[in-house]
Amino acid sequence: MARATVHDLASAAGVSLATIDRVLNHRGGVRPATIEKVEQAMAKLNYRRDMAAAMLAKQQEYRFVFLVPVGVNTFMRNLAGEAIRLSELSAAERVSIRVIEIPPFDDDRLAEILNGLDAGTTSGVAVVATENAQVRQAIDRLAGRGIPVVTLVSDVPSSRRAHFVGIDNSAAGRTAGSLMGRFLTGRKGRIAVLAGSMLLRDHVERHFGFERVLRTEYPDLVTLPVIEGRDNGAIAQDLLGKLLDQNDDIIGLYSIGGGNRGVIAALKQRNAGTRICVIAHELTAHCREALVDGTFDAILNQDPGHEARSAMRVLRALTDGQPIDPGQERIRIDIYLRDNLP
Amino acid sequence: MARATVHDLASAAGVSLATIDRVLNHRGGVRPATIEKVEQAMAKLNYRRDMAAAMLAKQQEYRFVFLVPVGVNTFMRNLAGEAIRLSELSAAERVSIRVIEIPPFDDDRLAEILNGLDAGTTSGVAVVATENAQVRQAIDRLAGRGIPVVTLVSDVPSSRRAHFVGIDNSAAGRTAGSLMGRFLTGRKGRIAVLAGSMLLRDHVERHFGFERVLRTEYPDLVTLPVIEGRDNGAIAQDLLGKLLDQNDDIIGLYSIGGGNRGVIAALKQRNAGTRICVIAHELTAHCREALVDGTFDAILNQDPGHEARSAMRVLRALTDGQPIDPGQERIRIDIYLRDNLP
DNA sequence: CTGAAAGCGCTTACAG
DNA sequence: CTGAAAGCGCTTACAG
Repeated sequence: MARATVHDLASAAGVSLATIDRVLNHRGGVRPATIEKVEQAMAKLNYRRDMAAAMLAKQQEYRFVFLVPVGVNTFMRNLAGEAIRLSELSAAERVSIRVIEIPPFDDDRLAEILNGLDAGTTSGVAVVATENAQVRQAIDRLAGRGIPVVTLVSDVPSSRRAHFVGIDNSAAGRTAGSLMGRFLTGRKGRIAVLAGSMLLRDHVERHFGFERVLRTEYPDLVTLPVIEGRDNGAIAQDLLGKLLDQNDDIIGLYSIGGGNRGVIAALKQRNAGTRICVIAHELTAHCREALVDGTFDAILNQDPGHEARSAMRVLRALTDGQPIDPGQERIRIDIYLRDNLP
Repeated sequence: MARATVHDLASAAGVSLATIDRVLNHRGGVRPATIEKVEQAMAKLNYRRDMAAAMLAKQQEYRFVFLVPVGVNTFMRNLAGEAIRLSELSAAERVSIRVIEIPPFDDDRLAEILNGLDAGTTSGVAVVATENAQVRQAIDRLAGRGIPVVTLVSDVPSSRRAHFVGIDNSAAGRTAGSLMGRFLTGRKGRIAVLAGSMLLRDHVERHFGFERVLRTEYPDLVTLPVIEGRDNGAIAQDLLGKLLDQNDDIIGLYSIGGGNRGVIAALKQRNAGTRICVIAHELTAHCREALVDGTFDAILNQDPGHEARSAMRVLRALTDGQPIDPGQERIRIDIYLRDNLP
């Protein structure tokens, strides 16, 4: 027996297709008694709606916008690239993704772009957001107009965003702390910490998790005050270089954000790559190379391809009022050693 | 301008819908000149086929079979569970998944079931296979009948399976070796290795990778001969217990396969959980608990949910002759410490 | 509050 | 080798 269709429902309930559709989609304007009849027919025939047919009939189109701060940051570049690739792949499923590159560290511009989005042609927004009053307000305004917003990579929990697509950043920091502690078993010394900016929630959370583990579990490892390289290789190289020159007891480095090309250069200049235990984030091409040649000891990663796909699936579910599969949408903290590189 | 449809193509090329469909689906029986015209129209109008509409018209149904050896092995249970869950979720997309539980370590029965599959109602098969002549032959026979087969968790590379859904097991073994080596920095001693069976390719590969790293990079750590617990808690507990009692210089354990409830019991009985560095596979409920309480030091995991979904996507792509996205289908070797548990 | 009819973008016998 | 027409399972004006 083939699966039941709306026609089967209609004849079983003794009503027309239009009425079936009304109760299926909760459009209202149907007598309770009629609703009852239809629901009984649904249960009896074990009716399950064919989504593809519904999409086709509705001429449904998803128009999503992805906002990514693409400067010199390779990870963000990769993320934008994955979103563009996804947009091509999912054209056959009637979803279009417009990727807008925004200047990094420019809250005003970000808020402006969010506010300028056309509600008529935008069915959902994914944004690598910053924690800023105007940005939050812009997110809330979109949500108010019924446009679902998901935050990507860095969350804005106080906003009305519907979902966060990214890793648990304090867990990532704790993981970095544990690896550092275990890799430096039996040694005593100071640990340098380089972030992009302590105004970015994801960086702050990673730092918090890292500190917490080191202080409570590895008291022989003492962290230095965070230096901020603005996710920029040149600045990072300069700041880290000075720090290394001033402190000869540094045995570990946690690189929280971007600018790792500068980190690698600073370490190599001083032949410090193997002496110092380095844990960094994001498996970009240069980080990968540093892991292979022994300059880096571990890399924590979030998969930009998975994040782009997850953001799309979540936005689609949100627009359709469908449920989200938490297991599928959880973004893992990938740990890479030299041995499990993809 | 809305996207082009088959109607637009037909009028642009001056042919009928049927002809458009013939060239779109390479059905043959069309004059080269006509094909040419249609292809030009496709290029000019930037035509992209609407998959949902095609599915609907074709009344396409995917009927997949998943074969999973479910005995006492929790990971396999979880995998079967994920496949069942997936089957419910994807009913709306017209894919049905029949999960067949097979007795573990029974090659004859597995081959028999594979051979008994009805080619008429089976559009694809995912199987946790063993490396056995009859099993391989059964896989090859299915492939010969045009039914795509993917291997799950453990590969049979010499067969005609179309794809392998699982982790790189030698890389997993190397990862275990590196973690063990680094966690035991500065210490000397023997390392126990417990597998399920050295007749299982995935276990052999993990062992190989592990040995390789230890011998070449950590010569102070010497592995003992592998003991085989048949993925069974009781047997594992017994064998490992004896080994621990006979060797008081064991400082590490690599648990390659299942039966970790027995491993945990053997360690706890001897108060050896914290003294011995333990690395195990698969984040099942009891392994998770052992990680949290410090009995285990790291867990390598493959995500059964991801594997089930990946197998389904790959089988679907294979049936449709669509391309596979390697980035999306690569199964990661997840490393879990206490800190990045989901 | 309810229904008849047309249409979404494809595919599929069937006829020529 | 090619085409006209019907149909897949839904939704949507429109009419009543």
